[in-house]
This record gives sequence, C-alpha cells and structure tokens, in this order.
Amino acid sequence: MVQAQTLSRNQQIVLDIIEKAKGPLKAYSILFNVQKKGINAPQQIYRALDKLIEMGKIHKIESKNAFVACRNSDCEISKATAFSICESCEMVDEISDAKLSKYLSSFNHKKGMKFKRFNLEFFGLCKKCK
Amino acid sequence: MVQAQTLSRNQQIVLDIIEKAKGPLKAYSILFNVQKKGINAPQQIYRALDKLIEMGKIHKIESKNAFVACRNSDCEISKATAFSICESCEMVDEISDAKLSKYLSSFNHKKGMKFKRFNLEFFGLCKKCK
DNA sequence: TAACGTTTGTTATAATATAACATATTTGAG
DNA sequence: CTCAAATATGTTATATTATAACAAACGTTA
Repeated sequence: MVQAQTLSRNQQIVLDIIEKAKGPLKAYSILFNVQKKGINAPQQIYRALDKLIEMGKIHKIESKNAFVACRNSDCEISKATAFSICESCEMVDEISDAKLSKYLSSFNHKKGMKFKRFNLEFFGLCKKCK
Repeated sequence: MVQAQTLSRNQQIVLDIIEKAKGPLKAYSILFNVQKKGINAPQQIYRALDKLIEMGKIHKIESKNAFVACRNSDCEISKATAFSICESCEMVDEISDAKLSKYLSSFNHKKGMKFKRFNLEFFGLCKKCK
C-alpha cells in the first residue's frame, strides 16, 4: 500500500528539492544536488521519484523528462493532470481548472475504452517570453 | 522550410516501417529493423523522425518514447494531438474528435499564456484488455 | 555552375532509466 | 513484544534514449 503521510528520508530530500525549485527538475540534476546528503546513485533518485509520483506529491512532465511538485489538490493522485509549458523559458505551470478537468475526466473514447487517467500538456510562450 | 511532399530516402524508409507497425515503435527498434537497408546509426533514425514529426507524418507518444503514424488530418502539423493508450497491451490509438480538439484549441490559460499546441494522453484499458 | 540548404554517413558521447542483489529499517498481525 | 512481511536503502553494473560534431554528397535554383 502507498503510505499516506510519512515520507522516507530519501523521499523527503528529493521532494524538498523539487518543491523549492522554480521550474521542473531533471533526475540527474536532482542527483547532483543531493550528493552532499549522501545520495550517490541514480536508482536512489528514481526510486524516490516513483514513490512521490504514486503519492501524487510530484508529477512528471513527459515532454521534458522532468519533475515538478504538485500544487493542485484537484488532480488527486495524478489522475488528471494538465500543464502549461513555455517553449522559450521552459517554465511549467500546473493548470487547475475544474471545468477542464471535469470535461476530460468524463471524456469517453468512441471505441469503448474507459479512461482512468489523462495527462495534458499545452505549449506556447509565457507572458514574459511573448 | 519544411518540404511539402517528397520524402528523402531515409525518411521514407522510417515512415514505411512506422506506418506498417501495429503499435508505437521505439527509435532503436526502428534502427534494428532498417540495418539491412544500410542505416546503421541512431542519428540517421532520429533525424528522419524529427523531420517526419515536423511534417506531421508521425507523432511522438511522450509517455512511451515511441512513435506512431498520423492517421488524422485534423491535427494539422501536430498542433493538436490526443491519444488513447492501453496500460496493459500498450496499444495506442489516435483520437480524432473535432469537439475535443476545438475545445482544447480554444482553451486559454488564466495566466495569460496563449497556446500554440497541445498534446493529450489518455490511459486506461482497451476493450481487449478489460 | 556556383552557392546554399538539406540530407547522409560516421564516430563518439551524453542523458535518461532500469536490473539485480545485498542489507537495513519499519510496520503490523499474532 | 516479536518475528515475518513489506518497504526502503545502498551499490555496481548496464540498458535505453538521444545528441554533438564533423565531413561528404546531393539537389535545388539563381
């Protein structure tokens, strides 16, 4: 079972770094940042990332192979995620829009497939880069 | 400029394989399949894939690092893509739903970002795997 | 036909991710 | 409490995905 509250040492270390970051972090950049804390191997990072994703504490931005903290209670355990991604400065913003989320969560494919989960990535230029 | 019609030799070889495939193909699996045709290096595959994506002939399934042929004229040069992905058998189906596409294409983020493009991936179990 | 852009070929390497195994720690049922 | 099961850790090695850099060939088209 996925634990509800408590994070293990490594999980907490990794989550702290991701939460403090201004943008999405890559696994190896997290690794380089925690080597002073005694974490030396990619496996240790990837294991923590996997658990944090399961718990819904972070999300993976698939198009960037990078990770951001979840700022959105609506996506409850990452069943319904949407992001806005700037193609210039790489900024990523989690979209929390109840209508959008509802619309997509209830979307059903014609071919009879029932969806459990979706991930949506929007791309453009953010205010600053426009 | 992106060429309109003609594909180069390598581009055609790569596209043929992707179009014939039943499911998404990974870059290195494409590579192994074309070594008999004199293509030996990953670069050759990735270059062809990049151009085919630009031309809208194929799409990348970001969550799988794999590539599928475009079956949908609606997504015109990959500005608006949506896929249905089976978590069991790995089947990928391109969704072409005008309403969905229109809804998302006109979606505007509250924070003032104007989107140029989106990619949506739905996950679940397909008919067979259900 | 010369200049430019595009494609190709090639070698090397970077970046991302998992396998496999041994040990330690935590948790919960009895 | 206590021991068995589940979870987490540490570690080495390796697999997978992707790009850098450079030289040569090809194909437009002015």
